[in-house]
Amino acid sequence: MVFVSSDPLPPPPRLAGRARAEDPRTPLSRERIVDAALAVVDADGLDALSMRRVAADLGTGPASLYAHVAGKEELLELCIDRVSSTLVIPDPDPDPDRWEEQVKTFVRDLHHGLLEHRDLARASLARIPTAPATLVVIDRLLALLRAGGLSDQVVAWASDLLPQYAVASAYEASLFIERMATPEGERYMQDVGAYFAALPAVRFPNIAALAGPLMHNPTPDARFEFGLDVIVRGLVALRTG
Amino acid sequence: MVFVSSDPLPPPPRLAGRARAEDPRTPLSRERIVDAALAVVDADGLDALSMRRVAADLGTGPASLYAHVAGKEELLELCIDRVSSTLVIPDPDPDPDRWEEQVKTFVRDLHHGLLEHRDLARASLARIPTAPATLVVIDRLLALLRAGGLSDQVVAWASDLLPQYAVASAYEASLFIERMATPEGERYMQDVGAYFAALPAVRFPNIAALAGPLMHNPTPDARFEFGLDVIVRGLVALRTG
DNA sequence: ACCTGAACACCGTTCAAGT
DNA sequence: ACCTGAACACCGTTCAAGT
Repeated sequence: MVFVSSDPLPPPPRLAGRARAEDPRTPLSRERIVDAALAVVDADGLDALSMRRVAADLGTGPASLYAHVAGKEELLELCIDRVSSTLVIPDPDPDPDRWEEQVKTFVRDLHHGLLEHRDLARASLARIPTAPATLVVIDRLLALLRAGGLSDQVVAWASDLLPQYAVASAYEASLFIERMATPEGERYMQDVGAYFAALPAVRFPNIAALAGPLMHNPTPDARFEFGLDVIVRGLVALRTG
Repeated sequence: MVFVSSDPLPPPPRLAGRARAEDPRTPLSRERIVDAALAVVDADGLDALSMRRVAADLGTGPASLYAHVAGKEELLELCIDRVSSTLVIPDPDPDPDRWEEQVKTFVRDLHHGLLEHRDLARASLARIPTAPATLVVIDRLLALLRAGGLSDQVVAWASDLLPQYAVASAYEASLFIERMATPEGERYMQDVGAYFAALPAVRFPNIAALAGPLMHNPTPDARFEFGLDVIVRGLVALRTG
């Protein structure tokens, strides 16, 4: 590889940390816009995601995005679909004997896949999935659920309930993680613990009595795993055969 | 009742519909600010809730609110707590024989209490409850759960899981209701149904096979009731005694 | 067809100044 | 102590104008 004077210069070194404004000559595309949007979320969280910020990171103005994307709503949907497309969902060759563990693994993967992108899960709440990669995830989940001896109606509603749980938990977990990441946040969580412990037992006898278990987080995933276990056990209880 | 010329005039008649700017002489207070905020949410939804809008409805400027409320975050927390305080939670005299139905009634009341305020539930997601009325709700839930033969740890985590489900479902239900309320929204929901029905069965065999059950909503609460049943059955499965 | 500058109608929050 | 006007640093989206 040789450089001649007419070659474009290689990109200059730059401080990491903040997103670089990309070469404005490479044309915009949905792909690049979604890349930039996810980079913003990964770097600074969902609240930092704005059309103006994405445009600036791409070295252009906000109006330019609207040639490729209908608006912020569609951009969020595209981000979710991109994340769905990265989920490795092994076609699990549904095995009735290992059904419960297979369902749990599926929901866990969803949960953790979302958690890789901070609080992006918030944008996934209450969205009807219509984008292709997301539909693939649902279809695979349905395939798995159908191997569990459940009625079609239970399978259908369970394919709503389980992702709802994965998403809501990922959102809550992301806020928890975010808080624990900063010194003030860690302080705040300790204060909350102390606050609950100090609550007047006359007015809140049960909170006072259970302050320990209420605050207990043996592992970061313990609460998530508990709810997942409850839901899967409940589904098993609805088996017809 | 007689009017003399020095009496302040009674408030002039006005078009309903939009919130009136209240008498600026009656002093601001947290109470009145929360009243106004909830009125905005009830009238136009959570997205319409802004400090500026609340201030305008109270006949003042946005800066005035900050003497009574730390910021928008605190205002949202106060709104949630206000809603919690309106929930009628009959101390249910926990009865192990009717435990499952009592738990369901409790979670249903939470769900529907939130639904009375549009998509306010969104603001309740991922918030650690510390305000008094919300803590009362949790304490009562704990009391009820403790009558079910569950370990303290299961009781504690269930008191997270059940409200999480009530809140997430209320948020999703509110969006569904909101959409069905407008003609375009109703149209959109029909289009989604048609879209799923028309999905290529080769790529999405299970969605295609279950299009009927997936779209089936016999009553507005059917999905919520399904999930509630699943979770309560799962908790029953965790009974020690 | 794709991109842009400028504008419109908004945000939450701060702060010096008033009463 | 409580309130305010004005400002700061942002938003999403539109639209006429450019290439």
